[in-house]
Amino acid sequence: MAKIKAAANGTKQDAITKKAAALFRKKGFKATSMRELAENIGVEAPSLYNHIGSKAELLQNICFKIAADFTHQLQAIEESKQSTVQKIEQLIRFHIHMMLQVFDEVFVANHEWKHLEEPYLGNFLNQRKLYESRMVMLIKEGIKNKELKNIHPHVAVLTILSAVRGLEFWQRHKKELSVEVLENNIVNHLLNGLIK
Amino acid sequence: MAKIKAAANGTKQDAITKKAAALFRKKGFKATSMRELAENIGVEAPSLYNHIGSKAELLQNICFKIAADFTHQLQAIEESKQSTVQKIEQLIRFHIHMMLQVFDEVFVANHEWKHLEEPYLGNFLNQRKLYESRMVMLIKEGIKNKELKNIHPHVAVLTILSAVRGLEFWQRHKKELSVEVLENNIVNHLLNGLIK
DNA sequence: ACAAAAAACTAATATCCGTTAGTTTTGTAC
DNA sequence: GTACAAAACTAACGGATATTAGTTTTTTGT
Repeated sequence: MAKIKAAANGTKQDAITKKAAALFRKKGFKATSMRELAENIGVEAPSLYNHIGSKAELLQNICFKIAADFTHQLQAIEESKQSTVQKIEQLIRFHIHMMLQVFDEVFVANHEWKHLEEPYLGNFLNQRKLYESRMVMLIKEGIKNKELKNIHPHVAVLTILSAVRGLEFWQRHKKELSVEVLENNIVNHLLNGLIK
Repeated sequence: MAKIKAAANGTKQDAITKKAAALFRKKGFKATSMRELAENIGVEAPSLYNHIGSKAELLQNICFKIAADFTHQLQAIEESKQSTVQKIEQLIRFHIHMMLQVFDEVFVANHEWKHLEEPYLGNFLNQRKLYESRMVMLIKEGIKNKELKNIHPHVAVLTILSAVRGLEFWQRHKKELSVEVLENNIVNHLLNGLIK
């Protein structure tokens, strides 16, 4: 009866994936049923399969799209001509922007990846590991440059990556202060703990 | 056939809850079946119900036990005679210790609480909110004292709480460096971003 | 050794899950 | 307006889920 309405620019599959991300984020992948997703869109569950392959595929698309976005941005930053501190700052700001602009998708990639099936699970974890190690190299470069204190690079990376996730909790308090204040506070907090 | 063996000090319910925490952490609450939990213990699923009330109750016990531990420790720190910076440092170190010593339970309380049912869900979220606001007061106290920079207190709290969760990822690299180095790196990173 | 209590077992129930098959309705192009 | 394609629908399947009921085995206390 009710047709699935595709967003102005995007296929119907995109519209379903977007709604799936919102539900997977709020309730978790396993706790979200296809019937529930369908109801949220205004359609019966089997109708979804005219547009998508499977529930598992929805999760794959969400996770790998986000992983690609982060990887491409890291690539661009690595190749840019800036001081190491500036590179790290720019990367932190990118993480914050992603959290604010595609919150549901980033959240799902961060928390629901464990429900990916092989070979996607292994592939995803490899990408994560590679991303982390490229960040570690960035920190090491900063220490060598004497731009950064002699901290443990891997610990610093994990601290930064986790701290930025704090924005998950911030969704509740969004209206309390501007994005700029929020972003600058986090960047300063994390960078001041690193810089010499 | 196989009996559930209680740990040296603790009931059989405790043994089941401990194993449940490990599985809930690794696979998620919804993705962990009672049959799987039973198999892991070496017993048939219905036998579990001689010792526990329900699957939901297991999650409740895990979440509220951890919440109580954190609340009690915060209480003790608040009442102690120390500088504000020392209080914050001690609290960060407590979070790190909890992550290292009861990792499964803390992880579940952090990530699987959304599967609590009312009224437990509301109760749990209230406790979290209260905990956060008491940490905010601690930071405000430090700013008033001029021990801390004029940062945004709530942002600082969420940054700290999230950063400490970075230890979740650290479980994989545990043997690479000592707990002391790890702990001191994190504490310094977070405190140096705050202190004047 | 024997009675009582604890805790295991098997069998079964109702419910929910993702997905498929088959059919009907809706939208599109000439 | 009529044919074709897209996308909705209903009905249903096989399998997994938490949990209950009822029974048997094991442990405990004397």
